Amino acid sequence: MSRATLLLGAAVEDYLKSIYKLSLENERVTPKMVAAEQGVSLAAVSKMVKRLCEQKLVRYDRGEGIDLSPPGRKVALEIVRHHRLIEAYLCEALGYSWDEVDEEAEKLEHVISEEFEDRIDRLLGHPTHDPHGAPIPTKDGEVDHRDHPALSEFDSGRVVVQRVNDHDPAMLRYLGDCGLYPGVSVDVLGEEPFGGPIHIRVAGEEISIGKELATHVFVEVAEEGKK
Amino acid sequence: MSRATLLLGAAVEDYLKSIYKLSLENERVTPKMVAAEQGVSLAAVSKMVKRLCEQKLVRYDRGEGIDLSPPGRKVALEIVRHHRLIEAYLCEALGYSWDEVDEEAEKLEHVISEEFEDRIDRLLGHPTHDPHGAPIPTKDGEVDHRDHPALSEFDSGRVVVQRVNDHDPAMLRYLGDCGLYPGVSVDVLGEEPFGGPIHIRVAGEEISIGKELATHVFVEVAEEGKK
DNA sequence: CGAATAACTTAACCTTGGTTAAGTATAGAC
DNA sequence: GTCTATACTTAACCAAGGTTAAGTTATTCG
Repeated sequence: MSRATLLLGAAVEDYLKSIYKLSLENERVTPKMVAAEQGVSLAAVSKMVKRLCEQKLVRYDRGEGIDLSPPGRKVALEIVRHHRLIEAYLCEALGYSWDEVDEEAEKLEHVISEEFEDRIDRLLGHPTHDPHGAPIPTKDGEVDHRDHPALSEFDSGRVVVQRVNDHDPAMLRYLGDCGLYPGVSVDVLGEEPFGGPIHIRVAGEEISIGKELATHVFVEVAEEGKK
Repeated sequence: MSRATLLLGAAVEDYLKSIYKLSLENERVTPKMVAAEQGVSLAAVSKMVKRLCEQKLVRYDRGEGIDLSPPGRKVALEIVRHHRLIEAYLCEALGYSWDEVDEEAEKLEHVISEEFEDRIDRLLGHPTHDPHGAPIPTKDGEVDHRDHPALSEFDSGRVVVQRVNDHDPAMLRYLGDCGLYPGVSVDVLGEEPFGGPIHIRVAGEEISIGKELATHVFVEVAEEGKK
């Protein structure tokens, strides 16, 4: 069984991963979205989706969109688990900064063995989240599905950063400069009108960040009790 | 430049690596040897060799055999460096045993970035040899080329294990049981006639190992001076 | 309703890396 | 010197994964 999944090409794994990700953000996943996500032509997606259907990894209907089948979802989650574990490992064990890990993990995720997966998992103490705050699926395919509101939706109060968008290294570097890491408390002080910047306090420092940037930072209202 | 090498498929890298390895053990590298090493048909090698010639990565002449060009050699050594660094890393940092590392390194060697290579190299303190005693090429393609005589060629005296053959995990486990790791001193006590076993002392224990096995353990005469 | 546009599919083609089967070269035996 | 086994090459094919170009569906606009 794990035999079969190992024979899947890296491309197949990437498609399934993209479909999984897109299905979290949209309730209909279209070929066009997959093409954009994967950076390939629509024709390539069309052909691949047909193959994935034949292998029963997805179901597809022009009305319904593309849906992962249970086995397809399992593969996707396995790859996501690899990806996020590797990201965590690269940061913690090899001193990578959080804007460098995605690219490396993108390649490693397809080739590591279960042995490798287990060893880094154990070494890290079974981490639950990657360096950007994304949940790491468990080996049996469970994953914490809460999604948090964006920082851009708050105009006052104290929140705690839960996750940041991880796909633009430059943005990650900037967020790092701002100290906006998962787990960090942020006081939202106010916001300028007409899409203006949001004023926040992070680690005692008052800074302003663009509304657009704030849509990429996901937070949770801070628990009461600590100043 | 590193651009170009990154675009090489994993298969191309594997062929170059095989040709490199074979060129150390034979002064003529034939398509047949490459086919055996890579586990593919002779036809596949024929075709690939033609392509490698077009890309100026090897030269080929039926009389001369296959030879790496300077750029081909550079790619080969880069992959060998990756392979051996990864093996060392897996042992030292992730607790792999030396019989497990080859398989994992075989896949990782093609996908790691220069960043990854540099980080593990630094973390290990710029190791010069992999866990089996094979030399790790430097970044600029230099490699320690001494080859050591096999243990099977000795029938008395004290030697130090330098390197062991790394391709059979079961043999590696057995060698591990015998304590025959690189760096270990061995007293050769004698050998039975007609290809019989060799009697040795390792770490105080007297054991006998088959002649065949002894051809896979490469040693150096021990320096005088320490009992 | 019909036409324009966006989304998708199909077809024809490319490259990489493999296969088997059939043909050619070459070296050694006689 | 020819015969034959071994080594090698070529040809025809396959599958994965991509491309562009040319249809086809569907939706939306007027």
